[in-house]
Amino acid sequence: MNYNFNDIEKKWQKIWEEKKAFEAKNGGDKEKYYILVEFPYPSGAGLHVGHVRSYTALDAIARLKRAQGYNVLFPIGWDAFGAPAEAYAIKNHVYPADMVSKCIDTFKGQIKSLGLSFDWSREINTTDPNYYKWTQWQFLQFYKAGLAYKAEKEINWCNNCKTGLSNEDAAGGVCERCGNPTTKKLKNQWMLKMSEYADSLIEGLQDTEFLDKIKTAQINWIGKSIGAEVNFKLDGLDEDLTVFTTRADTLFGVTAMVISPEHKLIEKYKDKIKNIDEIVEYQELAHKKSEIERTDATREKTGVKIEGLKAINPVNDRVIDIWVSDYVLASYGTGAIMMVPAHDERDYAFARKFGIEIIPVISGGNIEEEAYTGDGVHINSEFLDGLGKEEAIAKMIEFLEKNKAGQKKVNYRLQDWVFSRQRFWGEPIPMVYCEKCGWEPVREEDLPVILPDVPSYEPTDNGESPLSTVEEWVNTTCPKCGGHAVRETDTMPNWAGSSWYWIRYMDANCEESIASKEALDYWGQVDLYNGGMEHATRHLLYARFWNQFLYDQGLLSVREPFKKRVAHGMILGENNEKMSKSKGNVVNPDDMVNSYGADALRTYEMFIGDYTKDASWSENGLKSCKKFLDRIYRLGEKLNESNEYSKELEAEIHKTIKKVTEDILTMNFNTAVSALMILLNNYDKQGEISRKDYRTLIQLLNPIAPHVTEEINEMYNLGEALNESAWPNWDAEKLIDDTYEIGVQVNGKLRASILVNTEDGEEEIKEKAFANENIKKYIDGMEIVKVIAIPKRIVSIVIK
RNA sequence: GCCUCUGUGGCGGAAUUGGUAGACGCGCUGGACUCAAAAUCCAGUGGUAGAAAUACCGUGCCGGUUCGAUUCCGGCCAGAGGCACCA
Repeated sequence: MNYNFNDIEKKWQKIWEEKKAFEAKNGGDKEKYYILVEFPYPSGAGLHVGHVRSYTALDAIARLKRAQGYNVLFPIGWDAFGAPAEAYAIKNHVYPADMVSKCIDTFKGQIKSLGLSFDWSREINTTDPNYYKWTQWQFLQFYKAGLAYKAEKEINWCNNCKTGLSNEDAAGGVCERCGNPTTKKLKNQWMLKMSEYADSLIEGLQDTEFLDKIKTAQINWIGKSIGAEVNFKLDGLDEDLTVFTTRADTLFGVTAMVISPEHKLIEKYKDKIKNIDEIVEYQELAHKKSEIERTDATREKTGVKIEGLKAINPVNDRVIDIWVSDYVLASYGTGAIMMVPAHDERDYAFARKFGIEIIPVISGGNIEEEAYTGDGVHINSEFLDGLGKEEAIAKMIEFLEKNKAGQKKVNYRLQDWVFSRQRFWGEPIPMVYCEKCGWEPVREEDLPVILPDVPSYEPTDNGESPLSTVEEWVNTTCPKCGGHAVRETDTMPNWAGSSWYWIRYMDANCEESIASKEALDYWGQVDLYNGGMEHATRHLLYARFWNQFLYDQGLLSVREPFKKRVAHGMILGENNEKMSKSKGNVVNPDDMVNSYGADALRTYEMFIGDYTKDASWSENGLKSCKKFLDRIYRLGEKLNESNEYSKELEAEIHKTIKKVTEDILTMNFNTAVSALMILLNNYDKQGEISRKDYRTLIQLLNPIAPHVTEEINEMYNLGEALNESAWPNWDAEKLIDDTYEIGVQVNGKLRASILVNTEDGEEEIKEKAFANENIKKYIDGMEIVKVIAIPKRIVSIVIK
């Protein structure tokens, strides 16, 4: 018996589309459930089998939840600003939007061929002016709340992409777009005050069910550290040099100060610095280095002593030297440190190299050999002598605050979000500059600021956005005074559109606001959000920040956007390596759908292994899943007329309903498929099966293989369409078998397996165990020390 | 260096309030059907010994707790990911 799976799949996809079967309603009696997959970047490469894995997984949950009576929102859209479309435009001299729309068509066709139950009425596209109008509008809200500001700042710069980058986009000192090392560049940038939300972003994690590793990654990225700021007076000047330290207790061990090459003190007192030429030379050298070179901890320390400036230690009035070194980062703390070589490895290395005094203030270790960073009793520290680390820190901060020489201070690694990009393919930042009024926001009624076409999409060498060349677009009038003004020509980062897209899905076609209040209140929060681990400290942090801001503005009813975040593992090539064109191990989902069908592909990707772990592709594995579906299809030949469960199968069926339901909802898809295979094996052993046996099996399989199951259901007229039917229930009483096998151990080794009755107590089980021939052999003539019998688990006999 | 996590057959992987390790599938071997092949079906399949019953070994390594440890504890080793000259 053969069937044409391609025809069947197309048939059901058409039926679902015509019936608008998966469109969610904003409101109603049903409980809501919002399932989100990260919207894809519609690149020219087309859909990846990795997309199929996560989309199918969440689709299975969506279908099951609908059958359980939930109002499920499961939307999809396109994150289409950013590098790939722009790179294509530069190469081929075409407007990126044309390319994007072609790619979207391809993706859409591929996604539809998989039978995913997305609500297409809510499809969005970040490059659509109707969408980015609201991205721009939200930027204006940040601006009005004082959280968007323009500042001249040392930022990460990619020389290859010719654009500034946020810290998140330059993690590890490499450009996230092209992978080249980044350098620092002083630039006037729009910034979002994400640092103001540092604590809130840590605390908010408590209200989420993110994986621990995601929470940890975010907490590490935010990098909260509690310490103190200490003010060192500059000798003979009315000026403080302020440092941040987590070890205020070591202040008596300070033997020098170190400032970063970018520190503003250098410029301010350049006339007083006798060796200014040498310092400037060092600054220039540091500037040329890439971020990776500069932050390489194994590199030998370099630095220059500033001649002409000295600092005074507030605890003992000692006059000490000030050095410049690039091991001190401008971006962290105050860009300056107090040097305690006895108790800090980096300071120790620096002091050793330049012959700076080393004063131990904590006993322990051997300062002849290395800095002692451990805890111990304080020495050489006057009022701290005899105290341990924590007490000494508290006492020192008390002293500093009393003497106005410093205070307790919390510092974060998290910086404000650099929000300007000098690239063409992004949302224009809706700000204009007027000579008279300064920076003014575009009036909300004038949004969207449409991205114009440009003669050249290439980034420019002068660090300006390509938009700056479009004079008729750049020149405009000031919204405040009506005079001449110029538009901001930088664009937003490609994370902007994805920082609120789940909100837009709630009411995708709303024209009055980002989404109606009713829709926002109804859907509230995403219940389940799936995406890759690579977004743990970028998209996920930006999105949470953005949501918290909108909540604080009274626009949203929930502070945290995502209740639960899960991450899927990668699908590797058949050779166990990451799929890539150069390795020639890329599997095209279209080919798989054509050869084996969407249902087989979906089933295989659910069966391939632990959903959260990487798995290697195997076409044989896919074939076996096709075989599994064929066997399910052929079961129809065994159908009898009964509408009750077959007695021989009933217990097994109830067990399987329970297992499959729980496994899909807890994302153990591989064992759900396995349970269905076991059930099928049982069906196959029967001479005939009932209509109800069959119907339940295909219902359970339907979330994973929706087409063939609907087809079988219709062909044998087993009941109403599966996507409109209620999920089957299991009966807890039917789960219990009359008898079961239990293992018998003698001195911890398994010696037999015996059949006992379910209602047998300890005594009956023991009796049966002792009656077993093999057990008799072992215990014959031995002293029985102890017998443990636990029904449903084990019998354990200890002999001597 | 610090923080997370992982380690089970030839392969993907099951099984943890501690209770018969290897479910399910791939691959492989043998068989049935066929002129033959494909497809399908049946049987076997952790290692060693044995015709078999069965015995010994076996969940990265070394110890510990326990009647019993893949699971809990201590110490290693290997791999993956995150952070890292962050004061």
